[in-house]
Amino acid sequence: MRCWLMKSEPDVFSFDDLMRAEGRTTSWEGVRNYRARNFMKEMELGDRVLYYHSNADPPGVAGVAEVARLAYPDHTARDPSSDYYDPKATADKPIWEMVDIRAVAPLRRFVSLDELKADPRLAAMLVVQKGQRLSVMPVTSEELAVVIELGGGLG
DNA sequence: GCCAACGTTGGC
DNA sequence: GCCAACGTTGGC
Repeated sequence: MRCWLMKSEPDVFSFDDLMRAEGRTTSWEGVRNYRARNFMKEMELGDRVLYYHSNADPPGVAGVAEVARLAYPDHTARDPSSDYYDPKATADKPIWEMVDIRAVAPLRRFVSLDELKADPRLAAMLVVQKGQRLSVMPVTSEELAVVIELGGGLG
């Protein structure tokens, strides 16, 4: 069992949106970065995910989710009307994949990026490192536990 | 296979 | 809206 951090712009799809979604579940379409895709392909059912709000004020972790479906082709890559359309994707070679994630619970308190940066136990976390723009990245189980602790536990 | 130009991400 | 840090693209 591994742990991950996944970024979403709350204006597009926030953790609250995930909590309100049918089955508290959504497909994570639109990843168009090979490293991020490869991380999704490594995910296993039940892996814990820190749900991070990017391009937000402030940015930070809003809640915890879990992997609810293993990686499968991202159909939006083959939809010309989609923002995520990629003409190189074909039925044989979909190129891009996605997982489904399901909300577990919100943090009692939102944990801002500033708080993540301030905790020495999280110094190695990729998300606090400058210039790290991956939308899907691994975290250790220890880091996940620290973030939950900073958030006052799960709500 | 190099690398300059360009596009995107995402904090500020 | 700015811009640094990357990733991708495409000419050569």
